[in-house]
This record gives sequence, C-alpha cells and structure tokens, in this order.
Amino acid sequence: MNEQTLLVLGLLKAQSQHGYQINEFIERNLSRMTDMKKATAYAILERLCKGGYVRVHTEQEGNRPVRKVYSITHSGEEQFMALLRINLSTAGRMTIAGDMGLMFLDHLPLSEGLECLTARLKQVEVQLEAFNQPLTHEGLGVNLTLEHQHMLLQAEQVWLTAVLQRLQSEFLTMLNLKPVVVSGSLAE
Amino acid sequence: MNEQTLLVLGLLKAQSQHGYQINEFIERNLSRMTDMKKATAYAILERLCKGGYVRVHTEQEGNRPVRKVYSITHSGEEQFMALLRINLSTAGRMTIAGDMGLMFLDHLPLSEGLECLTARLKQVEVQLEAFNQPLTHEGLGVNLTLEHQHMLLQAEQVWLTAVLQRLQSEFLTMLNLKPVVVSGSLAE
DNA sequence: CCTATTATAATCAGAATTGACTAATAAAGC
DNA sequence: GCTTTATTAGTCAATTCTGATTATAATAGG
Repeated sequence: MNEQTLLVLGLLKAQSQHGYQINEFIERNLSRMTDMKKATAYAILERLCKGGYVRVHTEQEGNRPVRKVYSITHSGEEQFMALLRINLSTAGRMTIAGDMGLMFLDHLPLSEGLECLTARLKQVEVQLEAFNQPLTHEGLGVNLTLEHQHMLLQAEQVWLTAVLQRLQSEFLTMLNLKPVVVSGSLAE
Repeated sequence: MNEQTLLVLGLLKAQSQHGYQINEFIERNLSRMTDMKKATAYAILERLCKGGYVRVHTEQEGNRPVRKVYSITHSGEEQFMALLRINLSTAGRMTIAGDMGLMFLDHLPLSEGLECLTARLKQVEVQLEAFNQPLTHEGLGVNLTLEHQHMLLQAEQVWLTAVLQRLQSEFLTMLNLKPVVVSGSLAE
C-alpha cells in the first residue's frame, strides 16, 4: 500500500479501465511521476482485487481478445482517501537518485568528477526544457505537482552549476600548486 | 547493480567488514542517504559474492558465533568505479516521495488539504533542524552530499510555505464567495 | 546469583518488482 | 493479396526486497 497503489486507485476512481489502458496513460502522461513498470501495475491490480478494493469484469470488443476491466469499489474509494491523506501529510526522504555517487566523489580524480557532473547538469537542463512547453492547466493538484517538479529541477540546476564552478576553481588552484612542468614554458 | 550496490561496494572498499557492521554504519551515519533494510544488505553481499566482486572468509572472536567477513576483490573495485561513474553522470528522476498525493489534492476539501500540507511542512522543518548541528567535515563528496540534501530541503520548505499561503488565501476567497451565513453575524 | 533486556549476527519465507516473452489483431508497404 | 511491422493485452519466471524470526552473548537490575 504505497504511492503506486494510490496512483492506480486514483486512475480507477476517475474511470473504470483495463490494465493496458492504465499503463498507457501512465507512460504517456505520468512518466515524470513514476517509473513503475507495466507488470507492476498488473500485479497491483491483482492485489487490489484480492483485497476487495477493485472489482473485475471481462469485456470483449468485436472479436478482439477479452480484456479484464477493473472498477473501484466503495472500500477502494475509502482506501484511496486514506492513502491520499497519509501521502499528502508525509514528507518522504528528500533524496534524489544520485546522491550516493556524490558521496564517493573523492574516489575519482577531480577532472573526471567534473566531467561526470557536467554530464549530469546537461541532463537536468534537458529535463528542464520539457517544462517550457505551455503547461496544460488540468486541475489544482496536477498543476501543483508540475510546478513542484519544475521548482526542484531548477534548484538542482542552480546548485549543480555552483558546485561545478567551485570544483573548477579548485581544480585550477591544484594545477597552480602542483604544476606540470612543461619544458621551458614558465622559465625565462 | 544500483545505488545500493554502489554503497555496499564503497563501504567494503574502505575496509573489509561483516554484514552487521555495514548495517550498523548505514543506520547510524547514512540513514539520510538510504532506507535500505538490513536483510537487503545481506542479499546484496551474497549477490556480490556470487558475482566475484567480493570474497568471504569466516572469523570468530572469543567464543562468539562466527561471522562472515567480506572483502572487495579487484573485480569489485573496478565494478565500484564503473557504478560510480554512471551514478555521478546520471540525473535520476527528480521526484521526491509525495508528489503522487499532491496530484490528487483536488479529491480532498481544500481545508483538509491545507491541514495535510501543513503537517508535511512541519516534518520538513524537523528534518531541516538536524542540519543545524555543526557538520563534521569528512571529505569533499560527503560534504557535498550533505549540502545537497540541505539545499533540497530548504527549497522544499520555501515552496511548501508559498503554496500553503496561496491555498490559504484561495480558501478565504471561497469563504467570502460562498459564506456560511451565521445568524445575524453580518446583518445589522 | 538469577532474570530481563539489549546488542550482535544473520537467516528465511513471503511479498513486490521487473525483464522477457506470448499471442492476437490492425496497419503499412510492396 | 501477402508479408512485415506496430499496437493491443497481458502472463510468468526470475530477481530483488523486507518483515518476522532465530540464536547466542553481554549487560543491567533487583
């Protein structure tokens, strides 16, 4: 019973759907929110079913193979609200994937660390560009979520840029203190 | 082969250890970095062993029960560096746990949403207080990591505060537009 | 000195997750 | 009209993770 369950219940609350539909929606619209894999969604649907939070009925369109359509039950709606309250009032760990590497930065020569972090910054900037598209205003919550992620990405960009600058100047200082003596270049 | 593996390899690179030792260290010093459970660490150690990245030998102190002590191999060191480079140069998804609830904020009455987010803000502030202790300067990477998490928490605090203010004023507007008529209170 | 509690060290069964695969239909290309 | 590719819909075995539990030793309390 976690964030993913909340998501699936929330989608079923909006409308009854079959697994594939849910997965498509997540992939197309919510890839920024979760990296849940398709098989996981099916597993969650099964669990919800067993717990009585959703109900299944099979459906067939034309002569296409049958599909399992899931609908949320009353108990499911209650569960959704409970999970929602918990999730909203809890501040999870504030760890963006990638802090582990940062912790071991010292194991790499500074110059290589700089390269790596530069690559990371570039990725952050690519992700930021996606926010330049006009944001379709869908509802209070969804907009807040987008705004939240945009804010965090920006903070990350600013920080990474500053860190890179610091490390770069440290790198230059190192070069001056322990200069590589190129024949005759500094002498005269 | 992920962040957790990088962590375990990194700890073994510093010194050979047994599982319990690793878990203690993580719990005491790195609880902010990961919420990996103890059994997971043992599982990772086993996998690393099977892959030839670490080597085991049993040890017995006094008449205490034997312990399995793990040491990193050459192959393990290489793997560590490879994982480190990947981790450092990749910007993972920027989702702090809790965005899912935010997305469904609309399903709660505004007043309750305010309560929940206020609770969340309080937790962020508690987490922030932990950073007021003088930070023991251990190494470039570790310090950067702490600084990073501090920065993100602060950004979160600022944002949450602003959001709460906006929602509060929206809430007040709502009350004015659709006021609850208390007998005679406004009439005269 | 005996008992209760805490610390040490780890295992294991069960739950959650995911990569790889299946299988049918529809659409596109020639 | 026939073959190839893409889309739809999902299953399953293998991997990964974790809560519960075990077992011994040390320490504290009375």
